[in-house]
Amino acid sequence: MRLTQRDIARLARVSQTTVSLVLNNRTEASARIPAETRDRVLKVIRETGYVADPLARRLLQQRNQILGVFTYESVFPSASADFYHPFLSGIEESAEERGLDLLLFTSAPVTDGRRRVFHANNRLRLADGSLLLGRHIPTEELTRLVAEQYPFVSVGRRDNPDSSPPVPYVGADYVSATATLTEQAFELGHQRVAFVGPGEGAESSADRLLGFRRIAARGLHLPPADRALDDVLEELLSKNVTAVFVEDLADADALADAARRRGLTVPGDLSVVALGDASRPIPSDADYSGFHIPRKEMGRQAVGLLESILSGEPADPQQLLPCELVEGSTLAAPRGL
Amino acid sequence: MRLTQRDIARLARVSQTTVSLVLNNRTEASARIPAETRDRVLKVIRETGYVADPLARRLLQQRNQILGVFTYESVFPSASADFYHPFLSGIEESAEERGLDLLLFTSAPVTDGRRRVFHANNRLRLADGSLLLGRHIPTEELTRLVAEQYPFVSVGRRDNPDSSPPVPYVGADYVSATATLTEQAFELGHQRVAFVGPGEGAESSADRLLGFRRIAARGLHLPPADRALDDVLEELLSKNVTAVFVEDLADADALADAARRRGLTVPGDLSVVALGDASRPIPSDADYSGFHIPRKEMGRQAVGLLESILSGEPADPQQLLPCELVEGSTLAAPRGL
DNA sequence: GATCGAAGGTAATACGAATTAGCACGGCCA
DNA sequence: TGGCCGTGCTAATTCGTATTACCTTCGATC
Repeated sequence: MRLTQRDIARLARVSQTTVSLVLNNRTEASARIPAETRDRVLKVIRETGYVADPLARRLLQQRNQILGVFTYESVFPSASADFYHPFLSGIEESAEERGLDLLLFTSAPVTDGRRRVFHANNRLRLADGSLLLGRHIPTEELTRLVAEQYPFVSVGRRDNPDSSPPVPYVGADYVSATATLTEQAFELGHQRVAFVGPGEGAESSADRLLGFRRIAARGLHLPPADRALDDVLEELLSKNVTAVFVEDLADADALADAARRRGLTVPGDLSVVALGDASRPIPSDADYSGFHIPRKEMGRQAVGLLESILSGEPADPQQLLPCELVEGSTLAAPRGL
Repeated sequence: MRLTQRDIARLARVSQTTVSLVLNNRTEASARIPAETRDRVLKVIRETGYVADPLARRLLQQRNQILGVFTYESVFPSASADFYHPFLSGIEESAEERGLDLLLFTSAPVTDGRRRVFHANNRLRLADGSLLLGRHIPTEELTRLVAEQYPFVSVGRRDNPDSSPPVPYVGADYVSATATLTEQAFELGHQRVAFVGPGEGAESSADRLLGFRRIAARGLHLPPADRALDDVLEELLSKNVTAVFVEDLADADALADAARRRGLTVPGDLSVVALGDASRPIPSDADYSGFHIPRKEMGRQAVGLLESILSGEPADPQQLLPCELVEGSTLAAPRGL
């Protein structure tokens, strides 16, 4: 049988109110408990090992010291484990420092291949506020979250739904990072460059293409999803591309590997730039030129932003963190020069 | 402003009770709501997007559909990320299938270098029950959990505190796995074998040594913690050891590497057997003989056992899963044969 | 024409803690 | 000897939902 404050009160021969007052160290004028009574209550509490039911507290108070974590993909999948891990690592670190627990919404049902926040029995309110992770978050979910004024922060930039208040996020500045690398390629003498990646769908994909186009307005764009990377390579070579920018490091690695199997050298014949980290484990651990996503820091800052929102402190609700550029060894001047 | 059942009731011109009955699909004789009224209520619910506050429900009900996860080390540390991940992956999978959320107790304060479940404001009761992870769990914590009848399951075998009911766990059968491998070594002709690992402290360490001693009663035992692995290698060689069993794959790798640097071959001059997976990332990915810990399965089964306990179904509270033996290429007959 | 039962609800209460309002008592001052 | 204040508490209420116990109306039955 669970102990309640009433039980403690009975044992200490005081009222439930007194137990609550002692427990919360209320020493104001309105609640004067002499040391003797206080000690008696504390003694019973110690002896019984009583702890207040955190849920009953929340019913009356505002905060529960729980942050929700909602991932639009599995949190601990084997495949993308390495990719998601740093985000969670940052979130956990920050939560630990702030004395917050994390609630992973693993119960959200999967419909049409995606998880959904909103379903018949959504449990968002168990947490004070939530962090949202995932490549893509459906607009209607974002709209509704904003409309209901649920406190949340997205890890990763999100497009703003029309005519709604800004969606709070902590993202990475893919546009600048990609533009910088593209510029470097031109400065090295590359003339024909290509972008391999979806370039749309998720904001992160669109942003990279945007950064690429900002410098290489008429560079080639090849979405990789619908074809084998060998075919992609084929097309790159037939169009005399000398530097290719690949969204996913795993694809970059596969592409470089395909090139080498055809007797080409990287970066001699083809420079390969990785615009981010590997979404799946890759065999080699070559030192690719490109950038890293500040994943851990994004997690940390997202917790910070959510806390600001929850505590009502003013804070910029949309933050972009710089990506860490990696010099690497796969971007160099094209052979002809 | 949050919507409550009272608000819905007002809008649908019924009582709060009726809203609750409709919401919970109560169709028994004791609660007959005609379709007309039901529809009216459901319409309002749909239009307003109302969802019941999960916390208020729990106050009355027994279950909350939340499982706690308490790790005695960080959950997402960079260092042991790869080691813990599979456990969590299994836990998540199983929780998802069962419609449970996971609460990570990241708020537990660290005292004397360890996290503790029990502290002034312990939040265990937020969850229906909890899973405990970690190399070592202090006996007093286990004793108290059992004493308070808190529903929990340990991932990993735990020694039973004296005169207490059995500690529920899902562990791995390190004893058998280690014994089997030791036996294999003897059958291959090894005469002088050694065990490298603490062999005590954590149950997992003790079990491995136990399995080793079961076959090699007088084999050498070298705790690695207090010395460099080069020293350990030195001693192994001076005692003509031809097969070494290492608790941690990371140590096994380091040891094999040290051996090679001295011009020895593995397994020619020294067989190296890894009794488990790497607790930290290792540079090479050599194909070590030994076994894998069924980490993911342990996570899955732990959730299953906890569910059984929570629902009152009978189940063996102490379960050992077999380890997956790996033939590998680092255990072979000693050179002399 | 009183009784009964079913239909269609609702009022009241419980869950566990926090908060608000206020009560009883004693001492001090006028 | 009455009023006032400070001390040391406690009764009552609140949060949002689920449940239990009951109430009213109406038609059928005896």
